[in-house]
Amino acid sequence: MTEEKKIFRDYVKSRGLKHTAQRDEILTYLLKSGRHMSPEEVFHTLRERDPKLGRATVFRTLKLLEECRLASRVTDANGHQTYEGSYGKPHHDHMICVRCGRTVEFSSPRIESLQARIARRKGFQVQWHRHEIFGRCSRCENKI
Amino acid sequence: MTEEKKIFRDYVKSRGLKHTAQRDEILTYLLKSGRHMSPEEVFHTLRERDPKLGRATVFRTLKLLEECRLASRVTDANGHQTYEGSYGKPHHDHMICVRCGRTVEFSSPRIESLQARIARRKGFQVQWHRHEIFGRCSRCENKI
DNA sequence: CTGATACTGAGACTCAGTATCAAAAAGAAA
DNA sequence: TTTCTTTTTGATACTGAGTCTCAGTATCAG
Ligand SMILES: [Zn+2]
Ligand SMILES: [Zn+2]
Ligand SMILES: [Zn+2]
Ligand SMILES: [Zn+2]
Repeated sequence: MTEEKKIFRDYVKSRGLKHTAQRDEILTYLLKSGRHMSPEEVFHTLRERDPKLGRATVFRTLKLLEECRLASRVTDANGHQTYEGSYGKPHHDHMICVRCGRTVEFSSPRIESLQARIARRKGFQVQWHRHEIFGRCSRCENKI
Repeated sequence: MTEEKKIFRDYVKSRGLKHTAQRDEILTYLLKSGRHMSPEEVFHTLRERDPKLGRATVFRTLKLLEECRLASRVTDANGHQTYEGSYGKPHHDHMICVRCGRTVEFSSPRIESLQARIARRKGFQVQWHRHEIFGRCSRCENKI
């Protein structure tokens, strides 16, 4: 069992929740894919294997994975939610190609600290942030 | 006629579009309010005066205002779209209170230039960005 | 004025996400 | 293993934002 699965089981237990086959499937799929995926994409893929899987379960589970820091949420170019496995990954933000949808991750300690300073100065207690840059990736630069 | 209205008329004309009473009402309301407003809020308020106003017209017009830089779009804490009049306002980003919804504007030339540099380094052509910080504003710091 | 064209609004539709709730599964305890 | 409580599931209906369509209407250049 991977580290992530163990963390998930522990988290679930510690909150008095239950571990289920569906939750396991969803986590497994998210980890394996390594990409950003919409709940809808997860739902459709896994439903092929398990035709009884419910849409709501997928949404609920992804939210749960977010709570225990195994997944993180990114808003795509159309304003829709997307999840990526985030265990062991340090914080990062995204550049998102408006043509092909590809995301490029970036992280900048300097931006992060400027951000924190600005918030502090305005008396704002930061809970989370979203820093997304939209445009064209290098591959799509000259395409229609 | 305000500067903004003139710009709008010119833009509309230059694109071979037409100026209409509805578009004028919507722009007027956005300018007057000075806040961030959801399309739905604009729709409901203006519909009281003009019960025949259509929801689609509001969405279409706000999009048009965005195109000609008279309005800009901000995603709120729930992922919904919001517009603010932006003529003559330099670029800025937002800190959004998750409790009361209040937004505090900030701008940081240093963050902007770091951002641009990162994008350049990754061969990314920036079209726009979204930098939103969520948390509690100073007034809501100690409330439930 | 007139005609070409863009615009409007009613309403149907789409799509992401949520609420409900009875039936099923988990897991603790015996 | 069996029982019992609690959580989870999934079918389904629903919500709410936003889009599409299209027939009727308004705009504006000529
Ligand atoms: Zn960041
Ligand atoms: Zn691309
Ligand atoms: Zn900015
Ligand atoms: Zn507040």
